[in-house]
Amino acid sequence: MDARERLRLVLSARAVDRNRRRAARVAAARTCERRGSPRREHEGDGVRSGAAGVLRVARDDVAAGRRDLHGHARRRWCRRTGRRRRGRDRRHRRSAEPRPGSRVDSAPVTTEQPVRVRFEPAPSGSLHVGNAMTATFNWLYARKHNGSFVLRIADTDASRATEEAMRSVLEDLRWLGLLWDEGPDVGGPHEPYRQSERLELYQKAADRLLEQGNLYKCYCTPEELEERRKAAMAAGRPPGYDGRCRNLTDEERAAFEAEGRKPALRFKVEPGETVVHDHVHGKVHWVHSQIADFVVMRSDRTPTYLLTVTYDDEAMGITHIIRGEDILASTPRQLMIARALGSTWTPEYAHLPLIVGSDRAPLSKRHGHTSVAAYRDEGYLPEALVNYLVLLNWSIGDGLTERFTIPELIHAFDLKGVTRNPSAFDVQKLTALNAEKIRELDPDEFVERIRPFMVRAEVLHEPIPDEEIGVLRHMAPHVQTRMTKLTEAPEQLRFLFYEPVPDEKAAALLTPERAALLDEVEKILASAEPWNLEAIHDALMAWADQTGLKRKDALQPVRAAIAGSLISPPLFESIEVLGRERSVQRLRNAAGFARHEN
RNA sequence: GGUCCCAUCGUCUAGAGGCCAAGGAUGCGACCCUCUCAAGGUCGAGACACGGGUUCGAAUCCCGUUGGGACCA
Repeated sequence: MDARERLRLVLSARAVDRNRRRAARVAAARTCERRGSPRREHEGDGVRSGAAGVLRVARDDVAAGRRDLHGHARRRWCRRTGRRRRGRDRRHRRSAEPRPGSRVDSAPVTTEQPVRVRFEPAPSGSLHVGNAMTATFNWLYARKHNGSFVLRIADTDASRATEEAMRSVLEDLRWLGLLWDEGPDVGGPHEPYRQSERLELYQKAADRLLEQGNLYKCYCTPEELEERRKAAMAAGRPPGYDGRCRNLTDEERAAFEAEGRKPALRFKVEPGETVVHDHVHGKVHWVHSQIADFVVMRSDRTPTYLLTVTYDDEAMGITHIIRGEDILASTPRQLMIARALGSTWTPEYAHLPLIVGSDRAPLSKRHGHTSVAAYRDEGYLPEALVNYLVLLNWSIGDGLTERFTIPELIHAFDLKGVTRNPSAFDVQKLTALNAEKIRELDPDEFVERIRPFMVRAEVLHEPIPDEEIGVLRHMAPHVQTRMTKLTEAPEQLRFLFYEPVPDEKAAALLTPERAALLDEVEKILASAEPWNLEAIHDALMAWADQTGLKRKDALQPVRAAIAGSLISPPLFESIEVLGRERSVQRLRNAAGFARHEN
């Protein structure tokens, strides 16, 4: 009953979506039409009637019932399952009976259990933007469904995992605003959340699997494996483990032990097949004969990623595994481990496309910054980074909307909108988005955001006096439209706090013959009453007009005098904020400078 | 090498067999506005990887090729 209801809701939501899309298309068509006709008026009236037209078309289309909702729903499903398997999928869709034999199927049982997602960073320095994207998707999914976002630290590789590195990862996540419900610092019902503190659990699990016969001791050394792998490839055979130690006799084992060899524990892959239902890729299918036996415990008794991640995801009751596509291929092995552990746990999967560089190679240092911290230091807003990272691998589906606030993202986010192709990280687009977000900040917020950058550039010093905050606040709207990154704030605002030294272009304009102009402006400002924007504006505009010069030509030397540069925030506002005394002083100094040039 | 994933403007995407001579964003170019620079507005150039099929009709479905990527490592 309520399943049907839900279906109806979903279908109607899709209809709305589709209408919006169609409306956009119609609107676009009208634009083309307008383009075609030579000149048409674009004022309000036309736009409004255009909108009405859009509505009419969309509604008519629905009324005419040209769309078969159920047909669409089915096709959508197929599309998401990926092209190649389409034929097979139809047959096995959803209610398909599990095939006889050992078939592992990740198909989730529909339950009402609360959503639990996790993010598992390795604490190796600052968070990578790719990982940040994964974390963001998990976080959004948890927030959207009122679920829990679990943070688990993959620090079993002790060589790289320092306390310091872990702290900086946590700091990056916090900066992004991706706060977790359970994790190493906040605790939770499944402690501990650092895998280095769970080693015993993994070892026990491995021992159990060994007892059950799911694992066997493998005495091959890395060197031997490497050699045989090369040989196999040279001979055109698959390079996976050849199963040499799978059926050792007790004597052989004893012999290896006598040699002093320590065994790794390898998983015995049984024949069968695994189907993973992925929200992004649809059904992905593996035949076990293609999967080689894999190591679960190294010879030094440390667990491999395959074991730790599976054990913990199961133990922590993770319901949705949202992670990078690089691990898609290891999913069947994880499912095998889980089943061997006796679990019927069936999480849902979503494997996100990887972020690549401009040349489609994996994102690396040579493509520019790859760490979240670097973008923070460069003056990017966390909400811009989050918005951009989400955009990289997800779209709302209308083909139009790209800018979202965080609450909007939470509301709109949906695994269905995740895209499938690896996306190239484009700093230019991030920067554009950042600029838009900066413009949207209200002035007080803007001042708070630039504050550390002003201090770091030594333009201002903490504690910043209220008066200086006031100056920033006043100029905020004028510099916000002129900035793409917060790091640009100090250079744009410095002249309000320090007497500028004219840069090359400004100095070039401060010539002896222009000194008189500056004298005139100095007098005007000295007597401007009252001292407000309107009076300054009117007085200087009137003056500029009567100089006989173009306004621009008259005012640029003034700008050079006031700001020390030919590029600055609006001149009149700057003068107003600077105050009469300092403005007059600067004009006088500039005039002096001009007379002594040449 | 095997398995798996992916393929629409430079980049991110919309696209559910006919509303597509493919839409939006970003970047690029031009113009307008203008006290500079921005912002804003208008316009422009710019893509269905290739080859077969299926169909009255394919960016869309099927097969193959090519290219990129992941895992095995």
